[in-house]
Amino acid sequence: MSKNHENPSPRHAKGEDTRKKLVEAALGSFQAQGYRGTGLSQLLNESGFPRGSLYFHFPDGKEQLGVAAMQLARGEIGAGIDTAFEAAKNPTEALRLIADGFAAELETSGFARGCPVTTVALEAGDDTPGLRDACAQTYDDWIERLTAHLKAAGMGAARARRLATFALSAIEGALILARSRRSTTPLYEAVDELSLLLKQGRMS
Amino acid sequence: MSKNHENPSPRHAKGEDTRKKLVEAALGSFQAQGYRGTGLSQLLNESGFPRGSLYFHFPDGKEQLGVAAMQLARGEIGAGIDTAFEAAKNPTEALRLIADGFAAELETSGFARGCPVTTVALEAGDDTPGLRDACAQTYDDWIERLTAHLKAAGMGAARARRLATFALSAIEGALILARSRRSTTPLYEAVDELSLLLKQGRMS
DNA sequence: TGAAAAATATGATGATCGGTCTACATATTA
DNA sequence: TAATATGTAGACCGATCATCATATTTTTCA
Repeated sequence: MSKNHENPSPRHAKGEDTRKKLVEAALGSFQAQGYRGTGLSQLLNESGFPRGSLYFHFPDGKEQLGVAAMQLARGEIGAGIDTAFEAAKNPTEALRLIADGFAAELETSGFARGCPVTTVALEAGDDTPGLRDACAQTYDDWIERLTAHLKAAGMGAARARRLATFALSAIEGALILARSRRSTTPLYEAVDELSLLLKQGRMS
Repeated sequence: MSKNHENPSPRHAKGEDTRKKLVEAALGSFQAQGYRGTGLSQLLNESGFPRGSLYFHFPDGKEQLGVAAMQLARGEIGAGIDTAFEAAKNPTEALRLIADGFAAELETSGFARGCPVTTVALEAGDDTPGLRDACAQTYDDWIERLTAHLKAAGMGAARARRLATFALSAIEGALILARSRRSTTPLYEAVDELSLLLKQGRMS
């Protein structure tokens, strides 16, 4: 429980900075090696911070760090979704832009980094309820954004939500196959199939 | 170099039996808690075998056990796919039967057990290459079976393979969302959307 | 049958690494 | 200066996977 510095001014200097770097390092490692596959020691070695700093910023330990990492991913990829839909002429093109982002991540990492949330979500069980919830909220947020964009493109509310959920399913699944097979093909094929569904609703 | 035990002659009663129980216990725990989330001690407690027995049957340790578990999953779910397509009148119905199987698994486990392979696949990196390969082969096997069934239903070869890959992507992704959200809805919605795609190819 | 050989079972042991915690040092700010 | 925020270092205990020497069972075949 940190004090309420009444002024959330752009100050927030040193402390927030190391916290941020810690979370970024955590997200990167979790994405590539999973939550349990990433040791705190490794994280601290990579980021150069001492052990105690972590427990100052995250008194509840690893799980709290994991939650923060998921929230970071939620914001980053959420922003990516918004950007894609703003830059694209239609939903199909937006999905392709989103796939481009994931494909780049896969390729530059030798197919080690897929969706940062999925990797963690499947490891989060009853022993880490906070982490599990953070992952669920992240998925919900992304679906929400996708739904909003599809509605903005003229799709009915119910259909938009359904397709948004399905699109996320398909892309998440394709990311897994792509990683496993070391090829971005499943990802782009998934987008192609999704675009057929969009066309079917007269909304290429 | 260990002896070549490759030959599963129908005799080998005792030995093969404990080996089998070990693999089954492993698959169950990996499915619910992941590969790294499952300790060997826990596995041995549950199955009642002593530590040494494990290392007799799996001299290469945990990873070898993981590979065997993935092969078991490949066979079990692969058979489920075949059974579904044999029992169903058309591919759409077959997909629904497959979804029923996963849904039952999810619900009876309190949404702890999704796809046993995906959970492990995302944890398998360069440090466990054998495990990673076993997962990849499993996905390939399932896609192969799906492709064969779609072709048998009259679909062109290229389209069949594409749709098979996409169907697996969508279902795997939906399983993740279903688990995260503690609802089988995403799974059945995914099947519905897939059936639209099948219809589009005049092949409900 | 019976004894040698192979297969299998057993649990104590060790080296390593995991996350957590505590005590102290320094920096920042009031 | 005093008080708080942050950085630093390392000890702790438990859990992890792997190894080994030794029992026990099963198979082989003279």
